[in-house]
Amino acid sequence: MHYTELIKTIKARREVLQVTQETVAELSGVGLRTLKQFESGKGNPTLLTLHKIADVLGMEVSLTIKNITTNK
Amino acid sequence: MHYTELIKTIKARREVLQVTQETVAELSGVGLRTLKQFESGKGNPTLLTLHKIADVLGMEVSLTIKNITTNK
DNA sequence: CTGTATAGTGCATTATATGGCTCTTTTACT
DNA sequence: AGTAAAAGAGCCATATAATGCACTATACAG
Repeated sequence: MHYTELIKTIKARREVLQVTQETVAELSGVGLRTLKQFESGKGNPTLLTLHKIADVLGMEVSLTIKNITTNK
Repeated sequence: MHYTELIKTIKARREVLQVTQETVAELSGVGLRTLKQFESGKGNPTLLTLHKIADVLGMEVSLTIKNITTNK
């Protein structure tokens, strides 16, 4: 999953759940500024930050093995 | 995926591939110190750092929706 | 057009991740 | 046991993530 995809995923998920950045910030304990920065593609969040955000959105960060047979 | 699981996953993957931290550090461009810190559970890597590490191990960072029906 | 809610940005400060160097500890092999 | 490779840890300088505040931009309802 590319960086931009991660962002899109988060944004999309947030929109599906109909919650504002402000709400996510409050619920997750992540600063609103940080969340805004991340969603607007400006940031490089730490794993902890990403985790907190994903968490309140009912998502989780995971590591998966890339498909080798990726026929580019 | 919990933080400790992420670490375990990385370590396990690295061991399966039989590569040392040093090699991963060199190939990924991540500092050896940083990698050591992460694998020993001391760090809180940025998404970019995690991505670089996962990349050389043939893995990728992704966001997945938590299973709601998690019957705890 | 006007107000309101939500999202994005500039600036400054603080906290912390990164990474090199060196040393210690652990692991693995003969 | 002895040795070497690999992993972990302390010290420390630098880069940058996190955060608040204030302001701007955008979208939308009335």
